[in-house]
Amino acid sequence: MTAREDLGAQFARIARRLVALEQPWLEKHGVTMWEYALLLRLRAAPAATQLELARAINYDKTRLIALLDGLEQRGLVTREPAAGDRRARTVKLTPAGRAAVTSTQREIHRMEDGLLPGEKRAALQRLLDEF
Amino acid sequence: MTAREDLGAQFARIARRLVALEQPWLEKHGVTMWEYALLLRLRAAPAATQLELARAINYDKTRLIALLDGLEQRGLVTREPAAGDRRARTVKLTPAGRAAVTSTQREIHRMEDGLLPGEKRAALQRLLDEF
DNA sequence: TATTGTTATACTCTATAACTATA
DNA sequence: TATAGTTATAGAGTATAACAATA
Repeated sequence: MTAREDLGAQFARIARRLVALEQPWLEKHGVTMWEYALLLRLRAAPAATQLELARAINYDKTRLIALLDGLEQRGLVTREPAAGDRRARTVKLTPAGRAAVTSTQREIHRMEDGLLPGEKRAALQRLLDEF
Repeated sequence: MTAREDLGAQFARIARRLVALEQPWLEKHGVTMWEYALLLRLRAAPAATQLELARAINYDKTRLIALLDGLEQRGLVTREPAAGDRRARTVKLTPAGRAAVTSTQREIHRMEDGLLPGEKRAALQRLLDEF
């Protein structure tokens, strides 16, 4: 019998490898992993508040400020005063932001398709959705 | 069609969750994740040099010192002058170290078995071994 | 009194450089 | 000249505390 590897270790090892493979594409498009995660989340839906956005991507609200500052300066997201609450600010993707995240993801998906056949990948992801 | 999640993000998310589930058991046994990874590696085989050990668990050689200091003080590992090279030191598990890693892993495996049936887990791990 | 966004601060983790003793 | 172990230092990443504006 071969030694049973811990699930956490196995998943972490594979995740590290996949993230490393994504890295060159993120760099090519000039975004960090956290920025990419944030843009992906905003593409799904605008964030009513920054706090909600921070929670959604599992990021610290105080670190989110600098992240948003950078993305806003580069014209990828906008911060607007929220409708009902003057303390809060809605965060939205700009057209440029939407284009950036979409083209980045397209290349990352292409990279993944080179790793394993599309059918196998889809089956694996369906299986992992149970978690 | 549902949005296709990036593989890296999916694996990282699951890995984070699994590591969080391991955490209470590691704390109960008084070891950090890195210490646990190191002990697991030593149980498989003693390390001829500290450098080899650092590389094996993907850890920085300069940080390894403090990790080994702690484990040695607690009597879980030993550092002995290497046979052929007076610069190097072999690192071995003590009986206490072996007992610690084994009992820790037993509980972690039990936790995993509560997550999903043994057969499914084994099948999943065989599938992931392709990576 | 609590919450949103923000800044400042402290802390942890990780990487780099340099030293010593050997080879 | 290069390598194993080590120490000190710097840097990135992360968490904590506190503040102003608003609820």
